[in-house]
Amino acid sequence: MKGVEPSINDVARAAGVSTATVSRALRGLPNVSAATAAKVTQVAEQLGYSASPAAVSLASGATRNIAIVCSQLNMWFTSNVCEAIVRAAQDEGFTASLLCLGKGSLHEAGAGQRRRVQAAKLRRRADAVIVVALPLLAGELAELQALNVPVVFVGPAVTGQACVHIDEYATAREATSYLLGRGHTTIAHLTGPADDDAEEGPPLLRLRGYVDALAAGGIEVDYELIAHCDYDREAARSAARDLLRTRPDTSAILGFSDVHAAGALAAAADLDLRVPADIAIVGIDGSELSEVLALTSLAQDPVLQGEAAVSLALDMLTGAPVPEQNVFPTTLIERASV
Amino acid sequence: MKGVEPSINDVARAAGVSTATVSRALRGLPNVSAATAAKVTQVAEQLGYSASPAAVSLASGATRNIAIVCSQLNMWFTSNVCEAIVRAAQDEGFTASLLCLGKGSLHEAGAGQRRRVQAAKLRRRADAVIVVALPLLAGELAELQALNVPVVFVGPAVTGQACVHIDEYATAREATSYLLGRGHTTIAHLTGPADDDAEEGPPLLRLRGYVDALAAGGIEVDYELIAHCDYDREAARSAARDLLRTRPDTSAILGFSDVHAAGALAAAADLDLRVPADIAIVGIDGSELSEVLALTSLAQDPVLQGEAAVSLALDMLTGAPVPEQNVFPTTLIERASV
DNA sequence: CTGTTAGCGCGTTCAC
DNA sequence: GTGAACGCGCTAACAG
Repeated sequence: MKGVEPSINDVARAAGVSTATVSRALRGLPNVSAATAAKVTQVAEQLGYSASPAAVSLASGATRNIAIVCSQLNMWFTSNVCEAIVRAAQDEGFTASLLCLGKGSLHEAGAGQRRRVQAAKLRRRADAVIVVALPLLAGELAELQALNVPVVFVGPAVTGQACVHIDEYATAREATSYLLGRGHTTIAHLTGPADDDAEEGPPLLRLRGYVDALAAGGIEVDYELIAHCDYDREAARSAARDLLRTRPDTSAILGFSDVHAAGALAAAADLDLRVPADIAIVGIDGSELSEVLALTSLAQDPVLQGEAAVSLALDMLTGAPVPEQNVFPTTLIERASV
Repeated sequence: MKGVEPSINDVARAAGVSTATVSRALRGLPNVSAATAAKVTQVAEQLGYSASPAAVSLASGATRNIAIVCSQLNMWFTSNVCEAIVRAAQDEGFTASLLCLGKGSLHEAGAGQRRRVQAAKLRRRADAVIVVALPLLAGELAELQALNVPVVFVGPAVTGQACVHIDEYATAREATSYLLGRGHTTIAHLTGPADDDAEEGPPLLRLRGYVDALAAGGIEVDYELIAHCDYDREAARSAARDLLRTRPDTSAILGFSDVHAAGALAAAADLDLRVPADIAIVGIDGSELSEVLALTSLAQDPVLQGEAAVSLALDMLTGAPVPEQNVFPTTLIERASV
């Protein structure tokens, strides 16, 4: 009912000790007698006291907050990673704040490029930053580093930085090999968006895996079989339709993601092709979409990756050395699309 | 390169004015001459100054942060609403922090009940709280109110509180009427989870709409046609399968959500029923799932709702009176499942 | 229109 | 083991 929050002074007064002692006791510092510690804790609880985050932050310099920077929340990988981060942060006594830089909803005009990472929006607001599924633009890395806080990347890897990701190359290669093993020889690849800046982003890495798998199977790359589109089912559908019309001899498609694969599936339906009889389709992610559509996919675990990112960030916060490349496995899940 | 952030004092010194003037100038307060304002702004920019959020918060009492409380981020409605909130908050100069109280990932043991809303986790951390798609447990509303900040609910409505939602009753009624209009008379309803506490939650309201639509069509409710399950496709599939086995005369199913409808679709496939020939299925949400599965659905717009929630919260912050019930429309999208 | 003076609520030296 | 004093960086009164 009272509109005023009890401060550390109130606790100190009620407990008959100084504010310094309250501070020490409540934070479990060693130099407090068990008796006073108990007393203070009890009084604090009774008063419903909790330290003002702002005051703590101002005095200590730490925010106990982890900032998440992502593109859009309404994508399978991102939402799952973010949720895992939020939960892990909570469990560690951290809050989590979110920044969405993606192209934005259809309601917004333009819908052009995404917003840039702005250091000012992050400065003194977080003890660590986790960048989720966001290929960096030129200069953004520098800006993030200027924050002087641990930065962890989930998804697109950044060389020289703490990263959590799957083995893009190996995953695509395995998927392609799998299709080769099933007898396919004309395998198309509906690859991902050209990362604005990152030359070594997932699309390129997966493309290499695809190419090398073909090579290992004695098949030369046919660039007509490589289409390229954004993270959008309709775009993928359209791209796949074009591809299948240009090259009706295509017998299998490897999608960059399940979304791409779903688009390919729709394209096949558009062209009255039967899956997998006329055309086999494989995706990457192992998302719900792949379950729903019975899509064979190489599954990754976003929750594990989100948790790992938090763990890395907190370790870095303590100054502990952490491995830069934290690679998580993918597993082939066979469903009806092959 | 410098590890030290410039403070308001540095700016004041460099600009040859007092800190108070800097504060006023940078916040655009009226009582500053245009000349000094310009000077201060210029110096601040040059120094790369930005106010310490903690200090601002401590001195002003406001956090310029909006706390979002949700269950899980990896659900269509929630993730879209949250993203919209985050974006709208950003645009208004607010940060957004997130709390996930849902049952948690499969990695966590137990996976029992969700965590409770804890006021302590929110106290002095946000100027407003937006609760997204989270039916409240007993006592939680009181705890939220004790925060003394605006609280807005998106999804499940709370009487007497600022809410953003669709007309649950009318939506379900329209969906049911639509099926009636298509000649169906044995219409089942795969309804939602029993909200732990909220008697008047979406499941019950939609159920009423369903019942009343039947009544208006001269059809008596058949409780055998009402199944009940959680927000989970597999659970829905299983429930729908049971229902269809018990009542093979069922000619249509209204799902509580697209997820429920997707489960029903899978169940139909399990039983070798053809959709829509043998059984028609309608969902609610108009999510991507409904697109992918060609599910007829009553679509709602989570982005609009998230934006509205922020707008409401900020209005309440200024003390402006706001309407309590903010109802958004749903629109029927006809696809192949009917 | 501007500067001065106090706090905001804590953590953190130091002395004791 | 404990307390007094100071400072974190800023806003809010109040003077002028």
